[in-house]
Amino acid sequence: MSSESTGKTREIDIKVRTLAHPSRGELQLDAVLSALSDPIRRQIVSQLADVPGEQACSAFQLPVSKSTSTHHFRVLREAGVIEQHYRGTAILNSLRAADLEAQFPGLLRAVLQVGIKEAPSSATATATAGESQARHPNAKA
Amino acid sequence: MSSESTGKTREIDIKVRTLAHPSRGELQLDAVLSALSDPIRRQIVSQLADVPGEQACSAFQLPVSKSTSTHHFRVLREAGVIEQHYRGTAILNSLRAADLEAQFPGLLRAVLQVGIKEAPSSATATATAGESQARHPNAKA
DNA sequence: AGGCAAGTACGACACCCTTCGTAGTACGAG
DNA sequence: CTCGTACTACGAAGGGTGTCGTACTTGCCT
Repeated sequence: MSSESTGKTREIDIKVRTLAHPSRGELQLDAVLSALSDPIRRQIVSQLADVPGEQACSAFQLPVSKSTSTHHFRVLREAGVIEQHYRGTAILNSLRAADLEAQFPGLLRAVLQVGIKEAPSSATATATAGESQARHPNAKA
Repeated sequence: MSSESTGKTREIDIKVRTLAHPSRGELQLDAVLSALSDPIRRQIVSQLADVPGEQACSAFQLPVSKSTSTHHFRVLREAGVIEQHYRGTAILNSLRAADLEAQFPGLLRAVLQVGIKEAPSSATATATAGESQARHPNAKA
């Protein structure tokens, strides 16, 4: 539909590039627990919880390739743990803390509280020392 | 070894049939969350939390085969969520609630609290009505 | 217009997980 | 001693997951 109607640049249907999210009531404990089972995804969630405001995917120093990053962000979004929306070419992420608290009270806090001792180097300690956080070999800088 | 040494009942090496458990300090959030991601395993944990005292594996009406049951119990034990020990041919199970609370405070409560509305028919409501709990086709009675 | 940066889509691979059935072991009861 | 009960062990099938590389789309900037 609306492909090349007259040969001019007349694309009427605006492709907004929306991302699908489950509503608050659709959150499934299965999906949320599975999503939080992965250490990399917990790292993402932890950073989102520590740093206020929205953050682009590129703001995360994950020890995996870009493709794999995309995968993890999608799992978190489809589980309803994070919210994602486009801003230019970037995607801004934020934690759905309120929705999670409404459906599974105490869960997020319980999981994040552990991360403090088990997996340090959350964004709060970014400038602490010699960068113990592993980056992916294919990382640019 | 020690099969029929003299033909009498002289088995010296006592096979206690012990089950391996992680110690409290060895509990891994990864393993615990993965273990709790499965609905069947949450059903087991939920029943253990509701009914006081130890319960044999056969006390659970799970919608899977016996082999699969064994598998799920083992996953829970190896993650450190439950404790198992032999009593005759049966295995008695109990929740390691204190250990879990020590390592991941609030986690167990958060997960179990959800089960109340998402998955009814916990042992507290056993005698409520017409047995909506699915049993496995291969079940005996 | 051209190039770059941020992500996505797709296909491939290896591994793990859930499930089952069948066979085996250990213990208690008749 | 023989049988039944309560599980485990093992192997197999089927689907899912984490990982990657390559190719593609989209939008911003010069």
